[in-house]
Amino acid sequence: MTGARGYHHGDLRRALLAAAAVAIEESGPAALSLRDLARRAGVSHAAPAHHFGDKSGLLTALAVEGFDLLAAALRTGDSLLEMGVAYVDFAVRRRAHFEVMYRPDLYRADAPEVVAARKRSRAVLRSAVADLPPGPGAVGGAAGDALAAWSIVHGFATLWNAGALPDETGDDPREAARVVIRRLFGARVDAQGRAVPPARSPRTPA
Amino acid sequence: MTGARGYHHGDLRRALLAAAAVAIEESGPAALSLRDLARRAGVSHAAPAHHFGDKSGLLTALAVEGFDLLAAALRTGDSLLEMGVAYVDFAVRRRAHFEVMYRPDLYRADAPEVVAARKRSRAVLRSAVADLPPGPGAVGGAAGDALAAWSIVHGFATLWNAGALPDETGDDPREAARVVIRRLFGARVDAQGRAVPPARSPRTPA
DNA sequence: TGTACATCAGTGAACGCGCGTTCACTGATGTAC
DNA sequence: TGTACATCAGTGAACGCGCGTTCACTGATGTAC
Repeated sequence: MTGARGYHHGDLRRALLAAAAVAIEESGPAALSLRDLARRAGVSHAAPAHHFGDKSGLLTALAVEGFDLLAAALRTGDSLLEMGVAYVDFAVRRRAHFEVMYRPDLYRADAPEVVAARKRSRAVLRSAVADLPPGPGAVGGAAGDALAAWSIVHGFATLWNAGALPDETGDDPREAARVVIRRLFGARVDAQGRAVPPARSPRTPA
Repeated sequence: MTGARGYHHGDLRRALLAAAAVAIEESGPAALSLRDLARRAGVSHAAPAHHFGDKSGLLTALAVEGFDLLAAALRTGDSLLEMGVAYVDFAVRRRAHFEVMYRPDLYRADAPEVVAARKRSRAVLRSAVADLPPGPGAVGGAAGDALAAWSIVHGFATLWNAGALPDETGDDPREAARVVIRRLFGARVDAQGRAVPPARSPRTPA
C-alpha cells in the first residue's frame, strides 16, 4: 500500500471494483465498459485489462466479493426473520453486487472462487432454516422452507430495487421486509390452494 | 394483412417484437440492438425505427404486451395458489417479457399505455388476495398479503430464471412453485421472528 | 373501369462514436550481490 | 551503500467492429374522382 499518485496507482484493482459498483448502479451491469471504468479511476483505458483480463473477469471478481459480503451480512441476523431483513438490506445497499451475482451469464459463474463463495453464503441461510420446526402441510421439508424463505426475500428485494412496489410500501426497506417475511409464517391455505379461515393461534385466542 | 414477401413486409411490427423476445432470451435486454432485430426479421437496418423510433420505444411496446399477457395468464388461476403458479409459469415461458417489465430504466415506464397495462395486471392479483381472511399477527392487512404473495412468486420465478436454484428443485417450475407458495400460508414465527412450534392445524389433529 | 395522387413502409449509403484488443513502450519497485 | 537487473503496473497510438442516426430515395397500397 503506497498511496502514491505517480505512475503506479497503488490499488487499482480495488479502485476499479469500486468504480464498477458505482457505474452498475447508474446504468446496469450490461452497459459496463472497461474504458469507462478506466476513466473513472483516472487511468489509461488499457489498464483494467492488466487486472481482470476482460469484463467478465471483472464481474467475476465483483460476484465473489458480493457473495462474501452477503454471507457476512446474513451472519448479523440473530433470527431467521432478521436474517431475511439483512438479505433485503444487502440487496438494497449493495445493489450492484446483488444484480451481478444473480446474472450468471455475465460472469464466470463456475469459476472455483465463485463456487466457493456462493457455497459459503448459502450455508449461512441453510443453517438458520434448519432450526425451523416443520409447518403444517409442509411438503418438501427443510429444503422447502429454505426455498420459500429465499424466494420471499429475494422477490421483495428485487421488486424494491426495480421500483415496482406501490408507494404505500414506505421508504424503509427493512421495516417493509419485516412485515412481508412475517407473513411467510402466519397464514394458511387448504390443500387445493384456496384460502381458509385461520386456525387459532397462540397469540389470538378465540 | 397481406402476407406478401415483396417490398412491404406485411406485419413487421409484430415480427420485430417476436424477434426481440428471442434475442432477449439469448442475451438479455441490454444487449439488444435494432440492427440485429432488423437482420432477424430479414429487413433493412433502418426499418425498425419506422415502427418504434428507438430501442426504448420497442421495449415499451414489449412491456405493454407483457403486462397484458401476464394479466391474461393470472386470470387462468382459479385460486390464489394457482394464480401464483401462473405467475411463475408466465415468468419462465415469457422470460423476455418478464425481464423487460421489471426493468423500468430500459423503457418508458411512465408512458400511458404502460401505466394502464400495469394497472390491469395488478388488479387481477389484488382481487384474488382480497378474499384472503386476515392471518394471525398479520400486520399490514390485505396490502401486506398482496405484497407477500407477490414477493414469493416473483422471487421464486427470478431465482428459477437465473438458474440459481439447487438441482433438487427439479425441472418443473409449476410444481416447485406450488410447494413454495403453500409455505406462505402454513408455518409460524413469533413476534421476535424466532421459529415457534406450529399451532394445531385443522388438517393435522394432535 | 381507369387515372392521378397522397400516403406509407422499407431501402441503402454515409457519418461519427465508443468500444475491445493489440503491442511496443516506459516508469516504478523489489531483489540479488 | 551501491549497482545491475528482473518484474510488474500502467501508457498511448493504432486497428477494426457494430452500433444508432440521418436522409434522399423507391416501391406498394389506398383513395378520390
